[in-house]
Amino acid sequence: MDKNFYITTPIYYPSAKPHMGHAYSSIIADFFARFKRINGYKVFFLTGTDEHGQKIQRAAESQNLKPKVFCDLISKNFQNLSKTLNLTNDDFIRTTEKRHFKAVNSLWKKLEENDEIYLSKYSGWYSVSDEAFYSDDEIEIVNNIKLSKSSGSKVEWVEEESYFFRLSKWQNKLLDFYNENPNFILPESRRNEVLSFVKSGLKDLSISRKSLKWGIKVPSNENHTIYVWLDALTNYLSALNYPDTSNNLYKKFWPASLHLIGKDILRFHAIFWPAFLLAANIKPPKKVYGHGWILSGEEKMSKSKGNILDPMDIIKEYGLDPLRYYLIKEVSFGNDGNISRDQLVKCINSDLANNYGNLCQRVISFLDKNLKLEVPNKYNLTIEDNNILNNFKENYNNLLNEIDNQNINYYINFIVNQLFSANKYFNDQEPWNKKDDLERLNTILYVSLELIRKISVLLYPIIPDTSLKVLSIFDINETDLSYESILNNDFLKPKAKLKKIGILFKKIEKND
RNA sequence: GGCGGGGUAGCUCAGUUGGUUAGAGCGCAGGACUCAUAAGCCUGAGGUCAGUGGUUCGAUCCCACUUCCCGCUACCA
Repeated sequence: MDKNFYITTPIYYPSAKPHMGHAYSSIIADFFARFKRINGYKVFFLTGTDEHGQKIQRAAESQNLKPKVFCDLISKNFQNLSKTLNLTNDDFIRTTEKRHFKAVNSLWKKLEENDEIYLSKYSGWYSVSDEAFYSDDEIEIVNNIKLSKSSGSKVEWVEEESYFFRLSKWQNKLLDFYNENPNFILPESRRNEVLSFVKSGLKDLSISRKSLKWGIKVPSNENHTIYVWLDALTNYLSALNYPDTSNNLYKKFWPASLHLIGKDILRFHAIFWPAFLLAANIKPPKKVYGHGWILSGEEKMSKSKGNILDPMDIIKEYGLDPLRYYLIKEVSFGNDGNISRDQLVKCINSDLANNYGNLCQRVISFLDKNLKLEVPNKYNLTIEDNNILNNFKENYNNLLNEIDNQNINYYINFIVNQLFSANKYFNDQEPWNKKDDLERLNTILYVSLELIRKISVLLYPIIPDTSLKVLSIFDINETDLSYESILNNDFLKPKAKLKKIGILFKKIEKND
């Protein structure tokens, strides 16, 4: 079995500051990276910034900065975001780096060599004020003047020399590829969209611009700049040192296991990207998952509505792990999700403080007051003891499968159920009434500690800081962590000293 | 317009390859307990599973129609 796992976030366009959507993609990707690592995989987790294009060029000019200098500044915002989110990314790629330039150059040449590129003319109805091209059915004629239907602005016929990629030729091969790889595009609804789009017919794709200056030049023609998407998508290869396909990174990690993206950039990843790669004799990635958007209330977040929840602000106010937990638990993965302060607070209080935090607190505190602060001895296990401990064993493979299908809600729901069970177990066993039966008392506490340990291992990909803090009670650190260890019911060694930790999550009082 | 997805408890969402009392969490009400962050546990209230019609012994799940919402319908990304 393939024990290598290559996961990517989109590379972010840094012209605006990081928002909740960026944070979401990154956190989900980090979840998978961390889970795979504790499950024994060699993981390569990549994120980065997409720094070419007109918007960046203009923004730089407006500040009287050279584009590269400007990019160095704004890319920092996203590098900082990665740190703030506690991402375990192995690399951070920037499209203005030399290694990326080399990769794009080579890919272009390879496509040219394979006769997948030709020079022609791009033409269409162009609106100067909208800076956009429109197709025939997007324009209307009013008083003999051609206007854009959507914006109402004047359009004129423009022709520009451009290189084209022979996308049309790949239509059937793509359809074959989708058929042979039914999980290539997920979720299924997105796959349907892509299939119907490709079936409706693909036109050749313009992949260079004469007007664009800030970007990578076409190798054989300095007058042209490579289309930003061909440029950007190649980042997934450049981080593995493509075109050097004999180096270790490339050999181990290509094709990518999972490109995690927002649904808005599905087409580029699910159609153009595999087509470019197939045309260059490179294997396409194994899976592209288009997740939903994070909304605030019923509406998309917008400045004018004043309903923007800035991830940095939220983290400052409530902490990182609560945000990670919330986004992973409360958003139905694949669909759009809502975030609000109100829901976040409820989630922190009930799940993290009352359920998980309090479980740890009541068990450790009980040990501290009634036994020694060390792992108790374990005596005969009752049916209840065995049942609750073996829940993990029974669901071990199941959880692996669900993760491989990106069913992260299943995974976290399993954890929450175990938390309820553990609290119920402690309640039902009433250790406070067992002070005259020390063997039973010890056993109850042993089992409770094992439950806390197992649950905390499972929580590691979701709330890593907190999980590690709890595991530090048992002197388990990050490098020792393994998913497999939840199978073990005798992991903790009696007499081992336990560390005391404070309150994990403070409850948040409601203001209103 | 075409294609696709959806409307399930006050809220956020699961689920049903058609079959006895439709699920979870939060919120709400009541109870027993006390180790714990007034946390945890138990019980309960609350749903004509969008509407109408059809297929069927039986539909929330299949079909048709109606209505509402959302996505895709290529080169800003």
